[in-house]
Order: sequence, then structure tokens, then C-alpha cells
Amino acid sequence: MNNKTNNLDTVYQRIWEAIVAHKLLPGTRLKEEDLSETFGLSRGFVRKLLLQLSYHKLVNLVPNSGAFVAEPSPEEARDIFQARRLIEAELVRELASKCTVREKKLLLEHLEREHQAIEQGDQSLRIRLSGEFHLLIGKLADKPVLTSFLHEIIPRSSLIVALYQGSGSRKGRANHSGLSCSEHNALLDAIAGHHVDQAVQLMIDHLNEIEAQLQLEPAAEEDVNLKHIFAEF
Amino acid sequence: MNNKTNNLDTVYQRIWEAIVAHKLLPGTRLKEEDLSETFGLSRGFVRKLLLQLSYHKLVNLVPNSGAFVAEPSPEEARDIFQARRLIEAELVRELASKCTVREKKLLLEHLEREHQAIEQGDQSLRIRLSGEFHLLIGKLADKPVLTSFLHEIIPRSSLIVALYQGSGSRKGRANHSGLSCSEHNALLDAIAGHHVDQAVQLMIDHLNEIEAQLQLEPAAEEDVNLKHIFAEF
DNA sequence: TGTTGCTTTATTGTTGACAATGTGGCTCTG
DNA sequence: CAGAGCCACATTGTCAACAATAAAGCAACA
Repeated sequence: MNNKTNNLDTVYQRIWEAIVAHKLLPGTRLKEEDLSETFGLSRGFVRKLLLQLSYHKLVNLVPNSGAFVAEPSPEEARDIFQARRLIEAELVRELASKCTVREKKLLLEHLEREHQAIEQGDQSLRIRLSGEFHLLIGKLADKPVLTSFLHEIIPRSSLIVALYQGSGSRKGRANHSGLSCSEHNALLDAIAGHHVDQAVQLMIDHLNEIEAQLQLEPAAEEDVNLKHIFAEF
Repeated sequence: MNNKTNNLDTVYQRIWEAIVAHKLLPGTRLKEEDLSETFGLSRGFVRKLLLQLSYHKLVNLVPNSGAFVAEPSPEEARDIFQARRLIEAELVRELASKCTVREKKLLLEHLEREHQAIEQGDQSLRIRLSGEFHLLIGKLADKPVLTSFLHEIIPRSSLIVALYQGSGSRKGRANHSGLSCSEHNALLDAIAGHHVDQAVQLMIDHLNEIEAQLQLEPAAEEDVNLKHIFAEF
């Protein structure tokens, strides 16, 4: 029970990272008391926390039953990426048409951190930073409503990427990290250069690229647990 | 303390209607105990309620101070309408390209109810139904993410419309009601007729029309209370 | 052996009492 | 009389015990 509400955000982020890093597999039950003991928070706080996580669709809150790590379906994944394309294209359009030197610098600094994360091989950090790059664009575009929407789906997006990037690491991972980052670079150039249409297109391509990397099979609708068991190997 | 969670939604809606109908003016403080007594709910439930309202930006939750009915600024209003245009254009595009007879019927039935509300002069109901028409389009378009975004901003939109439609009823209100409804009609025709581009354009025009009706002055940044006092007369 | 119903147990949901905090009024002083 | 500091009250925030519910285990029966 340290510094209250601040701590709440910290714990939120720790749980989020655990989910994205697949330390907490989808479907895992999150018991209130366990979390309470683990993080030294009262059950009341844990409750708030779970509520927030469920708002962001990272956990599934089943009444009288418990909280479970969400398992977004391929359909949800596609839906989310469609929404992202729509929203982020608009945000990039805004930002590209009015990007200042100061804003460019902020984006550059962020990219630098992304680059470091990749070099250090910190996959979890990389995913988070990659998401935050998009959020930064929203913030700088100064469109509070659209940006708040982004805040709602980007964590979900990260979960999806973690889920469907496939445990089969056949040529995927490392390449993808670099690819994503270099796409961010190109995006930054277009934005800073006020090449509006090009920036928009790059953003759309970038999101398409991420989605295309995912292994979104038609989703065998059968026993979901089986799928997870097989996914272990 | 009747039927628990169901009641929560009911109360939520009652408060929402009170806000939109200007029975609760922006800035009004909502005391937990008052609400608790008024609706026969425990303070815990009231707390949840206020949390939900604050998520939808209908009330402002100030820590250790209280909950206040939100007063969206003209900037927020514009931002929200921009977001609506972006999202609803997309939803209409989706729906118009795949609208079935059954879906057309649902929309028609809704319009009928809107029409009745206007005839009965029930302004509060009319605003709610008008919002719900847009939500229905989202639902039928079968785009969960974008539709959930709509759910978040349409109540806010309604508050804004109520706030800025101006107390001066000079030729506005009644006309506007009918106008909005007839625009909904035209929209429905285009959607049901699968005239995709036309439907999209009608939606954008419609939203522009609503925004244009608002009296969004540059917002005298001075003492906000004064503005409200003057608005009383 | 498999299934149904019951009992126990583990977990979530709710409430009321208590603690923390902010606000307004009062007094005292310059 | 104006202003600062203090005190009391009103209100929100937190917690811990209790109630309600669902899951798990068990036993009896087919």
C-alpha cells in the first residue's frame, strides 16, 4: 500500500507486460486475492485494476466467476486493425500537415529508444515502445478523441500481436522487429517532411504489414484449450 | 436496492436524460449520498455509476472533491464531431454495401419511433432516439470496435447538442428536429438502396449539419459560472 | 462406471463503519 | 474592516467483515 493511485498505474503496466510477454497466457484466471498479495494492494484496488483491464479488453470479467486474460479472436484482430487504419491514417494526416521541428524531435527520440530496445533484445519493451510510437503520433496530432480511442485499442493490439505472431519463429521475429522499426523511420521522414499523402499511405501500409505478419487462421472454433496446448510446442 | 445490475443501467439512463434535458446543468455537483438516497442505491453502486459516467465524459470526477456534470468546450465539440464523421462514414459505407431487408426493416422501425417522439414533442426522447439511430447503424454494420467508440461519444454528443443548441429557440428547435429526422430518412434510403457513396456523403452532411446548428462561439474563457447565469434567462 | 444431486469450499460481491481530505465559517489580529 | 490561520463539518476514499454465488469434490444410485 505505497503511493496509491500512482502504484495502480505501475501495477497495471506490470500486468499488461506480463500478458504481452506471454507470462500470463490467454484464459488464465486472475484471482483477486493472489493479485492482492502479489502486489501488496488491497482487494479493493485490485478490483479497480481488473475493471480497468476489462475496459481495455485485456481481461474478461465474468460476474461471480472471475477475471480471465482475454483471448482476442482472429475476427476481433481484423476488426481492430481496420479501426486502427481508419483512425491512425487520420491522425497521421493531421500531424503530417502541421508537424513542427520540436515534434519531429520528440518522435526521433522515441525511435532512438525503440532502436535500443531492439539491440538489447528486449522484446517486451520493444512491443510496448512500438505501441507508444503510435500513441505519440496521436498525442502530437492533438486530436484528443481519436487519440483516446487509440489508447483503448493499442494495448489490445499488442496482445494480439503477441498472440498471433506465432510461436513458430521461422524467419519472423527478429526480422519483424527491424522491419517495424524501419517503417517507423520512413513514417517519421514523411511526417516531418510534410508529405501528407505519402505519410498516410505509409501508415496504412505499416498497419497492413503488421496484420499480414499475424497468423490469423480462420480459427478452429472447437475446444479452445486444445489450441493452447498445441501452441506450447 | 431492487434488481441490482439492471437497475444500474436504468439509473444511468435517468441521470443521462436529466443531464441532456438540462435538469442537471453542467457544473452541477453530484453528491454520492444524494444520489444514493434518490435512487435507493448503496453508495458503492453510486460510485460505480459515477465511474461509468466519467468514462463517458458525462461527468467530471475530481478526486477527493466530487463528481460534476461535464461542460464540454467548443473545442471538444468540434473534436468529437470530427471523430464522428470519420467513424460513421466508415460504418455507413460498410452497412450500405451489405444492408439486408431485415436490417432495413429495423432501421425503418427505429425511424418510426423517432417520428412519434417528435410528434409527441418529447425532446429528451427525441435526442436519445436520434443518437440510437446512429448506434443502430454501427451495430448493423457489424464493426464492434468502431461501434464501441460510437457508444462512447454519442452520449457526449447529445450533451453537446443540448448545451450548444442555444437557449434562444429562434427558429431552431422544432425545425431542427424535423430536419434531423428527414436526414435520417434520406440516409436510410441510400443505405437500403446500396448507394454507398451517396450514403457516406449523406452521413457526413448530416453530421456537419448538426454541428453547424450549434452555437460554438470561440468560447469566452472567463468565469464560466457567469455564462451559465446569463444562460438562465 | 458414469451420472445426478448434494455438501463443502473457494471466490467474488456488498455493505457499513472508519479514515482522510477538502471546504466553509469563525475568531483573532494588524 | 481585511486577511490569515484555525477549527469543525461535510464529503469522499478505504478497508475488513459478512453475504451470495459458483465451482469442486463426494457419495449414492442406476
